[in-house]
Amino acid sequence: MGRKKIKIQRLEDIKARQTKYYKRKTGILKKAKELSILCDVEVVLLLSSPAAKISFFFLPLGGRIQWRYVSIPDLDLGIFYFIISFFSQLKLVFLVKMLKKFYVNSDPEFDPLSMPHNRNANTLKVNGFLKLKT
Amino acid sequence: MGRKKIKIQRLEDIKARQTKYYKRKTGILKKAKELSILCDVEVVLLLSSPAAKISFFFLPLGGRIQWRYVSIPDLDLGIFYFIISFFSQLKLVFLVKMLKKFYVNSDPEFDPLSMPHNRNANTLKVNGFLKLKT
DNA sequence: GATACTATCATTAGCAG
DNA sequence: CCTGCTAATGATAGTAT
Repeated sequence: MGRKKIKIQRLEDIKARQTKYYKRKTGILKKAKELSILCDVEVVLLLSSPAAKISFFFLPLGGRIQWRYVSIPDLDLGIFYFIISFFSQLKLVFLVKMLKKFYVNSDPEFDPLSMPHNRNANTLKVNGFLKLKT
Repeated sequence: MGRKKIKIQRLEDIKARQTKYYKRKTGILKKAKELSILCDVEVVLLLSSPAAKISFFFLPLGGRIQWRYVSIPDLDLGIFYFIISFFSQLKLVFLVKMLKKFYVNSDPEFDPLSMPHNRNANTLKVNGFLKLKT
């Protein structure tokens, strides 16, 4: 698919990994959207990036995502989660532990409890929400 | 990418949707695997199928998935979930409500509590696990 | 950290089984 | 429900910015 055929193996050069990541992320997102539309299928794609940042892609949202923030003793305090009415039969729930011990929120405006109002994003970039405590 | 250019819109014919789904699912899975390997990135891909069945794809598993079954009052009883050590900073937790009220397990051998032993599948087909009560 | 260009390789539309 | 074939469209490697 390019000037040369490449071998599918980990790219050792960091910049090369990043660059390839951006390109292929675009490609796979397009594929996911097309699959979703053509086949009337729900797709959830979660990607980490080579820079250890996090991007979540939910397709198609269609207003089905609900955000909640709760405390669940069994699983540690401070759980930020998404509830997606995924498929008609199942509730699929995504939980993201905030791991407050290790992370601080880098965005002073960030408020998990306010997230329920954010209904329109079909790409949630978690990048920047969390930063490692130093 | 085929004999003709197609418009990206919902295919009305069910069989056409299914057929296209199988082909493109294969393609996007390959893309996901390649992205994962090339860029040293973790990818989670969740797909429903046009037949309303469920396929979960976790890439790369690498033994990081843990299965657990718990009861969480806040979220209803009977939660089957996967804990994935996703990214180095976050714990990403997937919860699948079993919705016991509406579903029975169609597989007499199915035991959520025994799932922790199943570590090797990199494709979990939930198809068949659940069936609507009639 | 992300995008643009284009030769080249990869995926897949249509059809069949 | 899923796979194989092949012409034709689509994604992207290498490079630069």
